[in-house]
Formats: sequence, structure tokens, C-alpha cells
Amino acid sequence: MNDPKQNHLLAKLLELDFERIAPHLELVPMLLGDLIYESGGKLQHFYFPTTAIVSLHYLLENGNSSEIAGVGNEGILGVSLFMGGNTTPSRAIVQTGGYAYRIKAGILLQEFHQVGEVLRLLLRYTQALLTHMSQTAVCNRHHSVEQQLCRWLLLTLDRLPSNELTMTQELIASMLGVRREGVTEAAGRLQAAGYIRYRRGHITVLDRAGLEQKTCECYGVVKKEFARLLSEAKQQRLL
Amino acid sequence: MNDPKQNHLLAKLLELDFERIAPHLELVPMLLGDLIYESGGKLQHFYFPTTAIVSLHYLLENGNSSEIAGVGNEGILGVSLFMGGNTTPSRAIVQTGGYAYRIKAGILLQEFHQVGEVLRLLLRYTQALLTHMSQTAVCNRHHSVEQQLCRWLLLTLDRLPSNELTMTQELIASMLGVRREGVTEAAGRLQAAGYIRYRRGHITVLDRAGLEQKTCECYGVVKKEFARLLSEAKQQRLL
DNA sequence: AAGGTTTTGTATGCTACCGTACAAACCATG
DNA sequence: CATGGTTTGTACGGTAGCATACAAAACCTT
Repeated sequence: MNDPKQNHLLAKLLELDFERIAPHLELVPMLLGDLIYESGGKLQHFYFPTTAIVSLHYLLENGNSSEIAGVGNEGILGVSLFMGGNTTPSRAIVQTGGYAYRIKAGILLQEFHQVGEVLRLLLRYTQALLTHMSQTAVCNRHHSVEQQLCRWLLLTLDRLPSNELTMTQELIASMLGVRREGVTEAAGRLQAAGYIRYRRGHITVLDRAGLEQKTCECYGVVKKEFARLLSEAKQQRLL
Repeated sequence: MNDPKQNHLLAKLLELDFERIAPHLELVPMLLGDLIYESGGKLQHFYFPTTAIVSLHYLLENGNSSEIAGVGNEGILGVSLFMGGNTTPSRAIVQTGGYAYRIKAGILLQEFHQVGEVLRLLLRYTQALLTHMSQTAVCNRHHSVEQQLCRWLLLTLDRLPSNELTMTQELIASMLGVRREGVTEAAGRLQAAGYIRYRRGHITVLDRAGLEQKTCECYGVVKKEFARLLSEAKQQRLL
């Protein structure tokens, strides 16, 4: 069943705050490939994914693209709204179909005036997102396609209920910003090693530990930073 | 002379807010190579650079490194403090010597409770920083060393009073996360084209337009986003 | 079961950048 | 002005990933 608290951020709100927000949450289906927002477009809603995963995708003028960060049930979509920007240069595309709860931008923004707690939580999340993005930057520069593939699989897996992801190699390639053939080769090696198994549009992870050992440090850093900033049960005060 | 308002963020505060903060600002020299904060270290102060430029530098386990973003007189150092994180996985190193005004973390954080305006401005800046970082990520993946060098030169130049930067190729290489030789070659080509001139530790930009034409779109995007978010004279309300 | 479409596998030559190594130029200092 | 350390130039082989092209396999539709 669908429950807003499948989203970790919503689940982490104080009950008081949650009660006030909950009535305004609207369940929406997110289909694979849906464009949640276009680069430069105005945002009208915040989205809290529950089962869907959304990719912050950057498209260059020459047609190349890379994923800058991903947003799943641990996060929120629309950060630039409370950051004061309203738009971002990246687009948000649904990478794994599922559901999200959305709320009108204005309603959530009002919360920030009345209560600090909600904003504070969201800022902590944004801080984690910042880490994710900087990690992506160095990773792009210094690590091999295979390492990046492992990282990406692990990060995606962490947001999924099962150990199988529905995803073509073509799509993964556009996430990592590499050629499809590069993904095919890397995936082939991982399969030969027995870490994963795949067939047309599906990848099953057989040996998480194997992937973790093959990947670069970037996975662990992002993981740890999200844990540090968001998994502590209590909200700490800023002062 | 030194004046806090050489820093664009401080200059942009409402006079009311500025007056309250100003007495707590402390002028500090920033020497080339100074480590303002180490990855994972606790931050005690916010820094508003005036003439100094600080590089957010990411050091990988294997010793490779890249610049994630740079902070000059348009920005503030210590974003993670109000984001709720206190630390970041990157380090901050002085890239161009100069001055900055600093303020004890606690004092500025208090401002956020009393007034929303100060925080809002800083969040807008953070949003711009986010753009800078995501741009760095794609740029690392898809653009040539020469293009990136142009981008970096332009972004650095924009923060400097003159058109000469004091900087070894070795240092630039560690910023861009490439080999020193790569920088030498790219710089050689730019010099041959008459866009720059250099000698041991100094680079003079002769033809800005030339660089702008050689660089990738990334320079323009970052530039425009900073302008959009921060250069409008008035602060807009969030709602 | 057949046919068409999408996805994956494999091959080829190419290029940008890497790692390493060393020589040349520069400039600061004694 | 000589010397020594730093910075820059150049060269070489190696390789990861590119672009392109096409074949094989998997899946979907009818």
C-alpha cells in the first residue's frame, strides 16, 4: 500500500509538523521516462518519492548527458524552490517507475515561516545532496566506467525493495554519461565475476559485497554522508 | 583598503541586517595554500572572502584531486554550517592569497532565527553553488582539458581585480584533476593563439573573448546562474 | 510460429589523456 | 653571478574510452 511515510523525510518530521502537512499531500504515479521538470522550467510542486526513483539529469548542448544525482524515497524533489532559485539547469526524469506524494510549492514554503524544523530537515537533506553531487564530479574525472557502474548499481539498489532493477544498458549509459558499449563491457565483466546477472532490460544483483569491493570510495562516502545527516532519529537544534 | 562590502553577499544585505552583523566581522589574511578547513573537520567560522579566492578541493584516496567549486568575493565559506551538516567531505584551500572577513558560526546562525532575509540570501547563494558543482560534474565527464582550462581561467578571472593570475600549472592541474603536462599543452595552445601569455607561475589573459569562444557552455551557465540568483538588486520575498 | 523491434555483443580504428622520464628554462638566493 | 630548486617543455609507449558499424540474441505482437 501507499503511505507518505514510506518517504524517509516525511517519516522523519515531528508528528506535529507531519499532521499539518499530510492533508495537502497528493499521491501521484510516476511513470518511467516521465519528465518531472525540464531544465529551466518553473516548479509548481515538491515531490516526495516513495517507490519511484528520479534522476537529476544534465543534458549538454552537444547531446551528451550525465546524472548529477538521484532522488528516491530518501529525498525530495524541488530543492531549488526553498533555496530561492525556482529552477535548475538540470532536468528531472523518472528512472524507476513508482509513486510519489506531491504538495503545492506554496503550502510547503509557508511551513518555513512558521516552523524552523521542517526547513532544517530539508536543508540537511540538501547538504547530503551537495555531497552526492561533488562526489559525482570527482568520480567522473578519476574513476573507471566499471567502478562507476558498481557505484550506480549500489546507490540505486539501496532505494529499491528488491535486488532486481529494470533498466536497459542504454539508459544506464546515459546516466553515467558514457557510451552504451562501455556499459555492456563493464556489465559483462561483472556478470562473469558472478556479481550480477542480467537479461534484456533487467539486472539482478547477486553479490552486493562483490560490487562494494569493486566500486570506488565514492559509494561509501555518499552513503555515509546521507546516514550521518539524515538517519539520526532525533532532529538536532541548529544552535 | 579593506571593506566588508567588497564581498558581494555582505554588500547585498539590507542595511539593517548588515549593521547588526558588521561589529562581529573580523578581517583575516588568507595566504596561498592555507587550509581553511579540512575534509571532515568542524567549522568554527563563516568566511566572506574579499580579495582571496578559496578552492573547494576534493582529495581522493588515491591522491588524485579536483576542484569542486571555487569561492571568491561573490560567496561565503561554510555553507554546510547553516545547511545543518557542520562538515563536508571536501577541503577548502586558499587558491589566491588575499583577505576575508570571518564571523563566529554561532553569531551568524542566530541571525537565521530572528530574520529570514539573511538566510534567504545565503540559500540563494547555495543554490548557485549547487549549479556550479553539477556543472563541474558534467564538464569533467564530457569536455576537453583545453575547454576546462578556459572555463577555469574565466571563472577565476571574474573574481580578480586584474587580468593576471598567480598560479603554477601544477596547481591548475590539481584543480582540474588532470596531469600537469596536460595543462602545459593546453596552455601552450592558448598562448600560441594569442589568448593568454604566461611565465613561471603567472598567467595573463590577453583576449577574454577568445577564451570565451574556446570554452564549453559550462562557463556561461555558471555565470548566468550566479547572476540570476544574486545580482538582482532587491531581495525578493519567498512567497 | 513468424516477423519486427529493441536490446545486447563484438569488432575496428582512433584520439585524448595517462604515467613516466628527462631536459630546458626560469628565477630567487646566497 | 653562480647555484639550486622550482617550473615548464617535450617525448614515448600504453590504455581507457570514443565513434561507427554490424551481427546476434531476446522479447513483443499478431
